[in-house]
Amino acid sequence: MAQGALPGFRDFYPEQLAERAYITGVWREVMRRYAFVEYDGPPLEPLDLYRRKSGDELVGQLYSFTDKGDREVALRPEMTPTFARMVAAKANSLRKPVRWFSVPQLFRYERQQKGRLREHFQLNADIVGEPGVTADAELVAIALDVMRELGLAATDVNARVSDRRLLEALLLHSDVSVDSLPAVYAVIDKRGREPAAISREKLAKVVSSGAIADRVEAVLECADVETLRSHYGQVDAAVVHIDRMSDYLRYVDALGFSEWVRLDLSIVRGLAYYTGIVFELFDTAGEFRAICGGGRYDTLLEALGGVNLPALGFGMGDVVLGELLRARSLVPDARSRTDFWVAADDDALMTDVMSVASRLRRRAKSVEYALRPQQLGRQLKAAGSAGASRAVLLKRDRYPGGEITVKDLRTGAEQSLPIDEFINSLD
RNA sequence: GUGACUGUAGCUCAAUCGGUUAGAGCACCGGUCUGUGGCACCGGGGGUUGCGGGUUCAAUUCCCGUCAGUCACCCCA
Repeated sequence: MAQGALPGFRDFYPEQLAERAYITGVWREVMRRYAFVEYDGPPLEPLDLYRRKSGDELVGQLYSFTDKGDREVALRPEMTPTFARMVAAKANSLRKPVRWFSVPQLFRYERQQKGRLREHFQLNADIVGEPGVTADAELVAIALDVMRELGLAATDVNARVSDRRLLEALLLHSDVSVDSLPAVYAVIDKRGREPAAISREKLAKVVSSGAIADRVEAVLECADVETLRSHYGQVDAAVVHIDRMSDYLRYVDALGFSEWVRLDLSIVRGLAYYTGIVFELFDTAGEFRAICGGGRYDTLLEALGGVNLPALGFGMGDVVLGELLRARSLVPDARSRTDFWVAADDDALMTDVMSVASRLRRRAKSVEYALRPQQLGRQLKAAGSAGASRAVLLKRDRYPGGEITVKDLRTGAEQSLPIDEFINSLD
């Protein structure tokens, strides 16, 4: 067997590329509706760009190597550091808020599994310069609008939203110690991916008290703002965060996505740079990995680029999304859109076939014809399997008089008319 | 990086207990068809059974290694 693509990398045959182009096309269309502009950066970056943000622990998962100039480099694993650098470099001259998006191909070095390869395409959308929660609502609306545009409904996909600050306030109110917070987050993050009893056990161990674990479970079970208010409305440290969540959900409602959004305080995004409202998109059947994740990272631009600007964004990959769309039969048929197949019933008409094809192409039509002389029957067969919608037939006893026959390959209907009239009838 | 399972034609699969020249459908190409496609019939190309080694008179079949795929763990940008 011939050498295939490297492990975790994909060959995109026309059928697969059509699916990818469909998804990225929807991404770009939705971003246009939200008045975002597209940017891009280098696929290869200095390794240090990622070391600074995440420390050495993540370096093991980077697709990194030493180049011929002895530079330590990495294929970009995410877009945010590049984005932060680009924004920081021109921060003063950019109109705020910055609304930019990108569709980079990203890389990681680890063993592939379902929904995770070594390479994928990801929609990145970021807003910079707006601290208000309206921006958070705008951001999640974008992600959900992509879902809707792809043919998915609120019954297929949900956004689960949380706020680290709110969760922290409620955990501290539940007598979780500050020191144990990171461990508690780790257990919470795992919840749902393992049996409830095991999570409960781990939780009790981490907070070193069954009573506290019960209180933490109670916090996590709050699924709407009303419940939060009735249970924790008197907690001073939490009120401001509950109010903010309440505003956020009102704005999401105004943007038309309230039924897609669920409050879920157990959403703890992996990397620690999120500072505010965070969200993840999941299929409601729980069949796939997270489709999309994002949130507010107000301090990251300062850490990476040295400018103090609030920011938020999300990433949405093509791999899980493609799996979901295929499972729901929502990938449009990728048949070629050949408009015309030109055929003749005489080999001597070869140059006439070519010149008719040329005239059609000048009218912006997609045109194919048999590159070698063939029987008319075979030409029509080829036209059918190419997916052409119509055939233009040149007949040896009619074409010299300027007449052609247009055949609809779906209905079989034919119409004969002068070639010039036909060409002029096209847009 | 760790573990489990799986590798036969482009795809989906078959091949008795280890036994002759590894088969079929689909797809592709051609013929019937000096002239209007999809149908039908006939034919053709295509295989180092992932790769390497071992056991055996004999390996697609049994054993070991390796590579790849799938799934899970780790981790999640």
